[in-house]
Amino acid sequence: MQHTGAAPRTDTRKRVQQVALELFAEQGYEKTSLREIAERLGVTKAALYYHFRSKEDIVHSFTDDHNARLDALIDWAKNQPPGTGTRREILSRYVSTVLAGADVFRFIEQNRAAVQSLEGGKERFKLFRSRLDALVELLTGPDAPLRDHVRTTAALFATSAAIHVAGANADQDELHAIALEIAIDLVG
Amino acid sequence: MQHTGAAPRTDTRKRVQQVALELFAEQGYEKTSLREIAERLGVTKAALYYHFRSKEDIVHSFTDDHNARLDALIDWAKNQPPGTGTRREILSRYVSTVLAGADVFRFIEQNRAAVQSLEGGKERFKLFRSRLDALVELLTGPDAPLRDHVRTTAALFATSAAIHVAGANADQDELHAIALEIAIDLVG
DNA sequence: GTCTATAGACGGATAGAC
DNA sequence: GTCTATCCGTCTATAGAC
Repeated sequence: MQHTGAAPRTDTRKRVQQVALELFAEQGYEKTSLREIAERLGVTKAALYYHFRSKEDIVHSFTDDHNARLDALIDWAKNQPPGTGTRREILSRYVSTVLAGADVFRFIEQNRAAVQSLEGGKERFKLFRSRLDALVELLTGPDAPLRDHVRTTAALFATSAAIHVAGANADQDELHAIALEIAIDLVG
Repeated sequence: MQHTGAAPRTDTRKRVQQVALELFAEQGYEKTSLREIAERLGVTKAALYYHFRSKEDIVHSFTDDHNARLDALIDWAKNQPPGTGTRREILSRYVSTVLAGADVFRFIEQNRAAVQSLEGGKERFKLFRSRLDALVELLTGPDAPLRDHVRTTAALFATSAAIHVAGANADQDELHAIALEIAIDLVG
């Protein structure tokens, strides 16, 4: 019941995303050409253009989700009553969100300038920096002193540290616990 | 006693470095062309090639110092007796070193993938990541548990947070105090 | 859905005059 | 020390056959 010839390869789109994410994080977005991605997949550049309209479009295909989750978290946080409990819940959700998209997050951190140029040019999204600053603002309240801003930013950076240290194999729950503990240590 | 005509412009090399550092950090290394740098300075591309052998050479002209300082810190740290006092001294020197080269540091963070490609290709330096990991190793000791690695990495990231939050105007001493306080909170 | 072929633009780098 | 002019490579993206 099996036909001869090459398989239909209906999952090419996802394979492109996987390879692109890997190469972009490793070598950088600009330095990675579509030719290189195509070669690694055993297809041609033109094939990529069947699945994606442009190189930027590949990036958006895996950053859209991640950005939407962060925006949802920010919106949710805005409508919560201030207090220690809320603050810890925000931190916990932030850690979970970032860890869940660790691959995408790694890519963004390795290519901050490039990603900001993409998103900034089209005004399609708030910048990565704006999102982080928005969360810091919500966690500290307005007119907080410099020390609070830095400590809260460092609290969020703790998840970056966890991703930086962890290999692909690490236990998500353990990383969550470690990152959250640090964050709470810093924002009190 | 003043002559007519254009000034000799003997400081072009430094002006190139300033503009390049600014544009690289803002738009990204790859996206910034030599044409753009030259235009902003009111000279031509060819003029840049009198002062620098290549685009990469411009980068090295301001990362060499910064990397050398970090390597010196690592070497010094290797020869210190272990203990709380040494650990805090390492952290303090790290914060000072990074804050002193904040502009360069910002550039590196905005272009991690691009910078690693440059340095990795020539094996001229240890990678940025290697340097950070080396310091973490010295601060935690060998075979430390995951939690210690993450906390120590987060301690070093605190300086990144300080730079991220601070504008160009911020008080260096205040930032130093804040970043060091966080680092000590995390490594105990 | 994938291919070949190519357009069209732009980048880094060099040669040589002034 | 800066200029004009140009070479050559690579890249993104498209047209059109299969």
